[in-house]
Amino acid sequence: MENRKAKIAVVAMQLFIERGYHATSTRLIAQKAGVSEGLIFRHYVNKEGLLAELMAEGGQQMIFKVADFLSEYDPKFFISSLIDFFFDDSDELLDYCRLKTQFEWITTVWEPEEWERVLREAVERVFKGMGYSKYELEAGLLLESLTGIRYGILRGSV
Amino acid sequence: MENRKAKIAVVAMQLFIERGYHATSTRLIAQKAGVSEGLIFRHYVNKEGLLAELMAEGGQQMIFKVADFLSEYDPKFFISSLIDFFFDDSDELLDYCRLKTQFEWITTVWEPEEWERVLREAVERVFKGMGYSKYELEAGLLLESLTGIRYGILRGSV
DNA sequence: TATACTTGTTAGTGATTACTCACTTTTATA
DNA sequence: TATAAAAGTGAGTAATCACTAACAAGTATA
Repeated sequence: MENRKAKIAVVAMQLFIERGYHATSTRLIAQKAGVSEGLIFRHYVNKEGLLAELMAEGGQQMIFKVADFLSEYDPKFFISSLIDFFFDDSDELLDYCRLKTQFEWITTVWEPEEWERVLREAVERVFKGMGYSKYELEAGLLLESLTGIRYGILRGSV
Repeated sequence: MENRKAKIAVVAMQLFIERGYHATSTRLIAQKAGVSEGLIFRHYVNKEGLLAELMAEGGQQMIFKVADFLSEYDPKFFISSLIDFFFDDSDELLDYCRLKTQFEWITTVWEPEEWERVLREAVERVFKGMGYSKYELEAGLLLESLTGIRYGILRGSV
């Protein structure tokens, strides 16, 4: 097997989603990936670093997807693109979203990712441009609704 | 402090929500509850048993709330009550729902609670009684939408 | 080929985990 | 009041945790 670091990443992502981050041991990741446990710490500073890289990579891809329609000023096209963005995820990004959501329900620390902040600002800007006075509220409601529907998709029930 | 079992339950629920079930040690629960660690296992068979009792108690309260409008045959009143049920939770049940949702995003095992099955059947029955041919789909969509909105409430964003 | 760097393994490390056991204290009942 | 059960403690258990160090093997470049 070539590129064992990628193999570790894929297996870790799968196990984190299936069992949860804290319930997944580095030993199990190594076993399922067919590598030694030490190799994980050769490629990643620690377990949290492995998680961070998985999240960072997913977040980066999300930024790319958001960038496609971010500077769009036509409200109709923007919102249409926004809905597509929420509904039309690739499999890899679905996994990222699942893992992200898993952590959103652990309420100790919770701060939005860059792509989320950027997206919210853009939606607020469009609503403001459409003449809404409560554009922050409107933007929030739209994003919450779409997030809820995405939850259904991620859980396979929609 | 009287009724230390209840104290353990309250503290455990709070910590499970804040930090996640697997990241919360029985030692920490005991410390925060002001009891010895051994007492947890005097009152609960094990850590999973503590979790199970928390979930069972919440589930029981949910059944009570569902029972209030379960046998209602007037569709308008039923759906109105259903929406109230989703929106008007007491604080204690909000915590139960938060913890439940936390586990729904760990995908190893996932089976609906009794109150969820009962509720779904009732909604399907009402939609069927209203003459919908795809009543199962309609019921599912309504429940998913309401669940999504509840997510927003639970996370404090709606 | 010699050298240096990356990739990989193995056997361990101390710390932490859920949980137990022997024991004491409190509470209820006869 | 005497007795038994329940409630509570604290020290200790084996197992598992994330992680490390010493070392071997592969690989690229001079």
